[in-house]
Amino acid sequence: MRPKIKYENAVRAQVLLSKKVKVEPLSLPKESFIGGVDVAYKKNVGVATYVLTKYGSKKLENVDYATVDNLPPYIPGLFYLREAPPILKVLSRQVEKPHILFINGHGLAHPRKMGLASYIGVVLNVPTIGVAKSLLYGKVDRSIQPPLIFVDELAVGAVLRTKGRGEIYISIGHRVTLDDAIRVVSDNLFDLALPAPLWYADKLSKEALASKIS
DNA sequence: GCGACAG
DNA sequence: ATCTTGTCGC
Repeated sequence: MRPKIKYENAVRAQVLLSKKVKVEPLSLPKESFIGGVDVAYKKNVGVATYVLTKYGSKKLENVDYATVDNLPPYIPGLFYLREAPPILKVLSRQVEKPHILFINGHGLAHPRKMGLASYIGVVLNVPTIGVAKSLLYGKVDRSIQPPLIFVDELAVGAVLRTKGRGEIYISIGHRVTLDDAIRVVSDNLFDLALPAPLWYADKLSKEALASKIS
């Protein structure tokens, strides 16, 4: 049994970790690889899928999976308690870190500036960008193009248009600037509803879950 | 107290 | 996220 975590302690951990987030320019090699992770669930069992694509390509380069049992329930603002364990497990299996990692969820667009994307970035010291399908926290200024997400008077994210689902909400995770986040996501969106690595991770997670557990 | 609330 | 029929549109 996983020990029960008190809400207050989980929040305190976020406040402490949020001070470790770095917002700095991202430097990518000419040939760089982007990682994407997503988790599909069946009750409290989560299957995390990690995929790699080459920057600017929607070709699938590599895939790996990890399953974690006894996950705690989803609580808005504390998504990391449920989703980080399977993500950290599948990433721990990788020999090489990606140059940039896309995470399903928010980064700094969070009540404590510590969404799942920032959490994973800080814990693994890897550049991350949060990509979500809806807004959790922050104010959107739609008089700008693209619309920007503000938290505490600071622009931490943006709203990007996609083909399928309409809009996605991206935000700084760790070790990237907002301009980096907008550019890297845009360069890997193609005609998909999510940037390529996350589009694959989302699809493959559900397939893996369906074939493993039924 | 009331409403909002990533996946 | 997941559950889950019929229905609207290209």
